[in-house]
Amino acid sequence: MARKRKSGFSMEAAKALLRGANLRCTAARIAVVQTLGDHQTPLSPNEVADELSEFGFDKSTIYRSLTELDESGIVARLDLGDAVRRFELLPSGSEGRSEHPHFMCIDCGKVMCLSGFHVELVPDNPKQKPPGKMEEILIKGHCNTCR
Amino acid sequence: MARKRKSGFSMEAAKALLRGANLRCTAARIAVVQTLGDHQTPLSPNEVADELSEFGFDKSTIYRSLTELDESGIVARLDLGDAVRRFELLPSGSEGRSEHPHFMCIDCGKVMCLSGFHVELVPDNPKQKPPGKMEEILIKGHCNTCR
DNA sequence: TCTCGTTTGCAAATGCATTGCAAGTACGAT
DNA sequence: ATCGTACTTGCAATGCATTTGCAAACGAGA
Repeated sequence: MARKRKSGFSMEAAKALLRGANLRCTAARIAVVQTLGDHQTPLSPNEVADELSEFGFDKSTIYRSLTELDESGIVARLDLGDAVRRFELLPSGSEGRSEHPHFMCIDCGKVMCLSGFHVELVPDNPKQKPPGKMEEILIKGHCNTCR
Repeated sequence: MARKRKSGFSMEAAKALLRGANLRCTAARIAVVQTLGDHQTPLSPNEVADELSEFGFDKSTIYRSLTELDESGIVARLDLGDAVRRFELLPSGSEGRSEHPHFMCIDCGKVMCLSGFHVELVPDNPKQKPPGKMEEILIKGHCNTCR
């Protein structure tokens, strides 16, 4: 690796995550983990690639890294419906799924993590059974600045 | 039009919807409206095209029709995150947005309309402000048959 | 029926994501 | 510290959903 990434997320922490998942510590994977760790919103593969553009990683490498990290439960993959995938680093201990709901603004496209909120699915008629086990919740709407 | 579509959704009703939106009543658009009207789950452009394959409409025509119907508020477009768009016919009066939440099974991919349910976003701490005005809600999880 | 603006089919193009393969690299064994 | 091998990467080609340009076909008011 020619240059070093400036990151609030330490390289050692990134390596530890990778080793814990039995993934080799390569420059690309470490950089991807650090990039995700430096953001509090989910990032798309393109956004990750842009942040790391100075290193010249191939885009397919970024895609592969993100996919592997997702499969290892280190990051969660969010499909927010705009044909772009986003990934966020998970806190250790979470079972591979993002535990908070997400909000996406229809107007500006910004994605927010709704940490500190939970969602209740309320039947209008008490007899109605829920459709299954909820795992991931996405809310779309107009954010407070776009409203 | 060479053949006629067998549909529970009458051609007259479809035409009325189109006229009300100032869209010309073409064979393709009528067929698309009827197809959506015959299903209680949202359909992807491919599913619509498959149902109408015997008529030979071009896929781009289906896409264009669906887009126009969406823009006119006759149907709602759902972005459920699997890179496939889905469309559902809206009940008259709804303001161009689907009014019920949707549930998508992570395992089998099936999409269900949660008519008769509403969603409450509950802050864990009463001081927290909601992120914006909710317009569309998608829940992913394991459906009752896949669980 | 005629006319004109709208719509369609076709083919090519776009954009995100995936894949095959040869060259390069990490890391446990030596 | 070095080696060997399995894992990774870059590159180019491919896949899939969707979009677009354009000429031909069509709907609907005059």
